[in-house]
Amino acid sequence: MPELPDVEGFREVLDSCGRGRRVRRVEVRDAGVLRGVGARRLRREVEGRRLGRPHRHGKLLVTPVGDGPALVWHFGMTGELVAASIGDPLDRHDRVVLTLDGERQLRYRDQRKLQGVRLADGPDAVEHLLAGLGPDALGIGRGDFVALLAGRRGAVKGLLMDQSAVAGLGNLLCDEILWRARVVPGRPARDLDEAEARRVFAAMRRVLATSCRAARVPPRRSWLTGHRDDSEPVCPRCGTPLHSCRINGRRTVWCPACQH
DNA sequence: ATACCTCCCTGTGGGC
DNA sequence: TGCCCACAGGGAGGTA
Repeated sequence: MPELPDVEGFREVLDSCGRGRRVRRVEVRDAGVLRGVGARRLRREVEGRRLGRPHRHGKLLVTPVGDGPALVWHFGMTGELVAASIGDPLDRHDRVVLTLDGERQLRYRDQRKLQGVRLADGPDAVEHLLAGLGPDALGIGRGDFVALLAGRRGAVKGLLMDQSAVAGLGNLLCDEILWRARVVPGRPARDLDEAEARRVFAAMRRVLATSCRAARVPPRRSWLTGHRDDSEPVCPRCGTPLHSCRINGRRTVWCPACQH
């Protein structure tokens, strides 16, 4: 599920439900989602402290805890952050539950446990975790973006998916962006001319803006991604049967008629 | 630099 | 019905 827009939604959940509140209790229901920290240390470092203002970079979400450490959340393919009340029934995939002041809970829910929750000791450790990521997809400027494309030989979709190049775009967003920009996902990035590169950038901005409003890539029938699970998918723009292939191991869908 | 493979997990849907 | 496999909106690590 989670790409940048979903994580932005989780950031808002943390901001509205958690910020400024004290963590009364940390319940680790499945330690399999903890990365580089054990349940005991997590409880010791987090319980009794207040949650700070959450910050998102790409698909990573960082929550300062008190004046020292920070919780760093990554949601993999199936993770989410859910606001709940203390009496709400638990979901079987609720892996970590923070109980806050006022009977509120924040629940890290994740079926597949492909990623997880980290505890950074302080700002330097947060920086270290973010160091491998490129600029956030919502923050990068057009000039930098066009230059990024010009420097890469590989498929343009592969570049967009590469979190160390630009952070936050996932498989669905990339297909949607390239369809809007009318660019074939397998084109070498550096083969795009200036106008095409600018179209990709503009499409990225628009797709992200709309998706962030919905806190997800919306399943609209007017979007390419609203059709990818159809048994015989056709382009919502021109009706041509869609093609699909694999790029960097990910299923890739595009329209052979309106993307070039 | 880049592409491909495997692995990490769980669940679902299709084919037999 | 059960079994087996492929596949999935994530990423890391190793290899050629």
